[in-house]
Amino acid sequence: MTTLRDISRHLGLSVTQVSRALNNHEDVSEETRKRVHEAAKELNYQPNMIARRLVTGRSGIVGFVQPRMPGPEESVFFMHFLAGLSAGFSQHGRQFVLHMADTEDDTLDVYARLVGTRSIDGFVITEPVMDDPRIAYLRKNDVPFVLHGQTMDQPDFPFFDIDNVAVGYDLTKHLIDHGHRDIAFINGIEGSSYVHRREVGYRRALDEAGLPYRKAFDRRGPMSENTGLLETVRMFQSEGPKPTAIVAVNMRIAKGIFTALEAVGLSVPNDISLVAHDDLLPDVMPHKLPVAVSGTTSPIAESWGPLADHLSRFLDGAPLKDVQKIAPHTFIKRGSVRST
Amino acid sequence: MTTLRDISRHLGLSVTQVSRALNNHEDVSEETRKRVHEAAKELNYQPNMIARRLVTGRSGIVGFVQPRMPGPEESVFFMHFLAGLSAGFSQHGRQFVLHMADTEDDTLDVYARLVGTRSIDGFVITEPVMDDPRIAYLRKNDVPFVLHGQTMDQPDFPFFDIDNVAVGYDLTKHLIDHGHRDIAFINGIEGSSYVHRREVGYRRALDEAGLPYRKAFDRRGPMSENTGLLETVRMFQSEGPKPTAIVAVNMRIAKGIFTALEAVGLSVPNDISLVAHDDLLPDVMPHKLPVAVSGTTSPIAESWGPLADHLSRFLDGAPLKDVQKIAPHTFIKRGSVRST
DNA sequence: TTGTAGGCGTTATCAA
DNA sequence: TTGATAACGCCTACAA
Repeated sequence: MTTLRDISRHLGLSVTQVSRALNNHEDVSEETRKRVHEAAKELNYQPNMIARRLVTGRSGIVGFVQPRMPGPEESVFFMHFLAGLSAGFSQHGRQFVLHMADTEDDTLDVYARLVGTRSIDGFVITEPVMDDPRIAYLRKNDVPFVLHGQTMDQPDFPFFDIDNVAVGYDLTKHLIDHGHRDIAFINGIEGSSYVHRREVGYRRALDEAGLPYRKAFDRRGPMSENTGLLETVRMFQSEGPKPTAIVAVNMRIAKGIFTALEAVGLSVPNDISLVAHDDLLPDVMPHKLPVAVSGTTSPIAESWGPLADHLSRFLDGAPLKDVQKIAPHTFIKRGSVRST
Repeated sequence: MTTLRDISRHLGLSVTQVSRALNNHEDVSEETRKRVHEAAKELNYQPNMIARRLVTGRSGIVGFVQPRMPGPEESVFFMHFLAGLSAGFSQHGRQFVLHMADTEDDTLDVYARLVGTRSIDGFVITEPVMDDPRIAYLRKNDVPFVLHGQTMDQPDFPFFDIDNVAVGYDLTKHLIDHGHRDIAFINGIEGSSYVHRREVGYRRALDEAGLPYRKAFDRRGPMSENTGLLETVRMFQSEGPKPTAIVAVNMRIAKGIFTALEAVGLSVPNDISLVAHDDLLPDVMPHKLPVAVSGTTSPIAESWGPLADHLSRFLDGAPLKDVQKIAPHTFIKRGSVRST
């Protein structure tokens, strides 16, 4: 309950000077600064954030709006996501708020309310879709946000991402370099930005090698084991040409592919080569699959810190270029690819 | 960006009157009230929460401090918990904040900071232990909170709970009524308030029936399948008397008990009777176990709404008795108990 | 029924 | 280096 006023009276200084001293302004004598800090400690002073915010016009709160309840298989990941952002922002002295919207439809209303009441200074946006309406809304209203992902070539907002075009390209190119010409691609559901970008990389690699793009080899589904299983079975049970290699955009899908291949009597890497991208999620690890899977790697858990950092610093006035970053990924060879 | 001032100028009224009209005070003419509301809508007015908070001394934010990262098996439950509270509080126009503490040790510091900076109006506390330090701190500092559970007989704060003494009693009594005299009790880890209360109920039922309390039948462990498995095996592999019936304090433990009994060649209910409390969590359902398990039932998911409601209304000045509630539980007979 | 005045605690501006 | 003053937007006496 101690206020600046209490300290000022205690020391016979003006409130102004106390404020300046505590905020370590330049124009305060060293002695005063010291006395004030000591008094503050002694009186157990803690600034009233609400008052500070009224002056600065900022709430000190950043948030994430979750449009729906995460599914059971997502929830461990989501917890880590929350914990990572929470920790990241608290390092910057900000509070991170999770807001769960009730239905998918009114998500934008939630943003509008939080923005309108000046409750929240900025947002974290993840899993953008093409022409994401959240991004359009926030940009139009000049509300700061940081994006996990990329949706345009010259973003005018903070973001953090990996180079998903390169991921798609590298995975495909690795197979091409090992002589494969019939390469299937099992991707996430259309609409997501990163799904699109990985697809772009896949097609670019095919193009550069002069290989045809075949619709039948370009498969989609949710990022689950089931998708890998289902799409693989479909490919091998349908008429027409069969792939000699498969690109999976994540390890869950890769795991499903193994199950399917076993069912149709094919093995990795003898009959089919396989590469996949690894987010380094603990649920499916590439070396615990029947055959250790080669592929690109980038720990998604290392995104939370930079995301919090980028948004925080942007709110503090950092220039755009300092808060936009594409993190590198690596390619790890294991045993799932065979030359033809 | 519209403020009360804008509306007041727009209508030629005083800021005061506009404020009163918008807050539906009694002493405003119906016509003024209407005009003001219309103008507010037209100008898209939304109150600046920060300013309001400075006046009222309240932040409008309530929070939950999570002392550690929830384990993988807890995370689905935790998501529902967050979603439930989030939805519950937003119905009351409050923001619900999740705060993850980095280490268990500094949890109280997190509270102190949030309280000291007046960032948070009140807290949700769950899983209290005996003489919970969080409760002691918040009570000492007159910080409102709602407790999921009970720690004392005459709480002077809002809470919501089920009658865990009765749960322990009902489960045990059911077995006694079916002629069992050697009843084991597999409980959670000592320290938790509800673990203690269920134990009290167990012993009370034994007492009333004139049955001895046997240390060897009173087993503890985390609320997991593993506990049920481990403690059951231990009981049946040790010297001394064996129980004819077991009380499990939740369905996970019950599931583990089934596994153990199968391993030692006993079956439910022929060799052993079994009852358990069911929180109605989706992970282990009583009718999906090898034998449908009889026992007490109370959907824990129906706690989140009342918890949010109790804290909100308490913050709004509701009398204590309106925000303290013990929810009823039911007893459902299935097929896991046999008379002796 | 309405308006005036004061204050919540902090920071920024300007003058001393 | 310091202090007085105003302002942020709202709400609640008190007065008219």
